[in-house]
Amino acid sequence: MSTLGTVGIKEVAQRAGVSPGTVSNVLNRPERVAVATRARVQQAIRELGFVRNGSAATLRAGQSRAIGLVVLDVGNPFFVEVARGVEDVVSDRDHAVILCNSGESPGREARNLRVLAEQRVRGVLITPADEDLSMLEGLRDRGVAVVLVDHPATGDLCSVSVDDVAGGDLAVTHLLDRGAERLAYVTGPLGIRQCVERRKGARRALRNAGLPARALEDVVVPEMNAGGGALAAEKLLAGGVPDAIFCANDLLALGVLRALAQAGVRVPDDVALIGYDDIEFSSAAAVPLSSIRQPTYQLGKIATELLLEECDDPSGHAHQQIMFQPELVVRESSR
Amino acid sequence: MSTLGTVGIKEVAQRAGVSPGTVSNVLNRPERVAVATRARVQQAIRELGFVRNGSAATLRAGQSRAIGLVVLDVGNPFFVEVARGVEDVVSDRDHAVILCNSGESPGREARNLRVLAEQRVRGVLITPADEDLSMLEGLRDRGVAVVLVDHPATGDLCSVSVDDVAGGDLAVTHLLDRGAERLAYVTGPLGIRQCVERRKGARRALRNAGLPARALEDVVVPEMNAGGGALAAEKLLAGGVPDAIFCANDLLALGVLRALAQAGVRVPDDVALIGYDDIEFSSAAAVPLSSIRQPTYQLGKIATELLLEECDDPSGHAHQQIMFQPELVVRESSR
DNA sequence: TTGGCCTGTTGACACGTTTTAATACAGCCG
DNA sequence: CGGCTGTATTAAAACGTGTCAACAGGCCAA
Repeated sequence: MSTLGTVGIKEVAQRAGVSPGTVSNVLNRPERVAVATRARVQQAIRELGFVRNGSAATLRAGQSRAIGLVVLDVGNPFFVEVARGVEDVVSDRDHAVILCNSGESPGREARNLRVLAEQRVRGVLITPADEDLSMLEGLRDRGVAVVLVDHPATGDLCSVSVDDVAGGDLAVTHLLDRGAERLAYVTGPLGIRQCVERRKGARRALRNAGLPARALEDVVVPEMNAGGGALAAEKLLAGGVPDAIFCANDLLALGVLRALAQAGVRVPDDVALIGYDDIEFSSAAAVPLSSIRQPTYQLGKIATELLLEECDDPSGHAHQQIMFQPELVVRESSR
Repeated sequence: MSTLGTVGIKEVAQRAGVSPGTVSNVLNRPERVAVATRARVQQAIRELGFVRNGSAATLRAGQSRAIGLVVLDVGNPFFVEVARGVEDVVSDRDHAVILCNSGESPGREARNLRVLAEQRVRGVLITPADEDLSMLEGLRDRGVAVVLVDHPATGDLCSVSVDDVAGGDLAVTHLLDRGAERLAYVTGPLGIRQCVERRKGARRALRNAGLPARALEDVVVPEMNAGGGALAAEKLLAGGVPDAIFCANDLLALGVLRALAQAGVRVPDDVALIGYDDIEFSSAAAVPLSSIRQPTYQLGKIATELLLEECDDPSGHAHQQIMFQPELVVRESSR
């Protein structure tokens, strides 16, 4: 039943009357061992409650059956959906996912990557916290496959992303169509690429409409969650509320929405509001939230397929940069 | 710079002019090695870009510096908040967390536990998917510390939980106070303990109010998310909408809320609604959601402290069962 | 000077598995 | 009967680190 200490491949071998090598074969290439022997070994495994020591296996094999996924914020449903796509692909190939949270901090990201490197993961899926990709290139040079998620690569890495400039354009063009003249852009730190790109798109929309760049005021907050949104709303209420607000993600928008409601500002009558990501909760918000939808699940799925492809054939692999187009979803908050 | 292949402790040792044992000491007990030597070794490590092979370290040490966290649903903000509590404690002690998702399925839970066992994690934090704890006791007998999260233990395991019976009572008592006479309980599979306990509390509240058990209709759906809530709402709309609805968690309640709104049923005028968990999105919902609040972050934090305590002193450790009390939060949906 | 102690360092082995080359054996054909 | 093929199994050599007993050398007290 439950032996204390450690029951290894040797004990199993002895019990089944075979050599350790055969037990290993049963575990890894069952087809190479005769049916009768195989059955005997499997029974011994069951009887002794043997579980293979993954560290030893990994050590010997030189690489593990795991991949790392480093996201900016596990609390953000966007990344949870990405993770779902990743896991669905990975578990089919019976690999494991080690999920890490960088919290948008390059320091924590670096720590996470070090752990993943120590674990000798086969590959890493990552949404980088800043533009410095040197550590990732270091990983790749060390033989760890890397795919950027929600971040376009420049050519020597694979990437799967969504056109954030187009998304920003889509959002602001919509707000302008609706008659807005004074706009605000609520965003996280401008070290985050998505924030910058979406702003770029927003400004492009402004230009196309013949409006000056100053028609769009930036409101930068340190964290891209509901708390950050509330903070941004405070700032806006203090400085005079604009016609329309574009938030760099839905969590910010939900925070803004709640804070505005508490202050008696009506959405969309007094101010139009649009978010980004189209997370599930947006449609159930106090005022259903307009948003920019991204193929989130697909992002995780495709990225993982690319990663595993690179793992399986590291030499004959051409890096690909895949970019999806986002989609405008109009709801009550900007009607 | 970036050597291909593998740079190990030996190369570092050679470069620094010391023995491999000394390098290992620098890594694990820096205080035992002279400052000058230590500096030389650390420089060699930097120059060669050495990263320690975690598998080898784990193999030799017999256990890793990681703990496993198995939750019912990573998509549920409740568990995300628990995970945050876990990670905050764990990263202070520079351990790592391996986050696994059972999706409420005992099968996936078993697979996850097997992977964790193979990885030789020091301990496991788990919200079990069913009442069969035999596999967990097996783990514990094998020397892996186990703490139950959001699930009370019977005595031979540690656990940190919240009084779900009290929570169910709180919710339904509130609905009854508000004048409800025909109630519905929207819940996930009754294999899940939380669902059963909360119903038990709900029925207790009914009894205390002198009402028959049939005043509370069970609506069971397969998944405890917004989709499940929508499904439940369909059933309710078909069978006649009650006065008040108690949902086993907030995701269900949000799903119910949205579906009712689409069908033209007003909350709280036509029907009162209350959820469970008090996730962040509940207060920002179309109709701000009443809910039962739990000390979610604390749950993760305390559970992890218990776990690490058990890891550090396995023999002189007395198992504890800690139970928190939940709290009623009244918002618009049941006013 | 000798003996003892403390601090730093070393060398060799062990951890549990995978893998490879070698071995045993049966069956088949010439 | 001998050589050959193919299958099933084995023995032994790694993989990269941690540990621990042993050892070197400097210092102080006797």
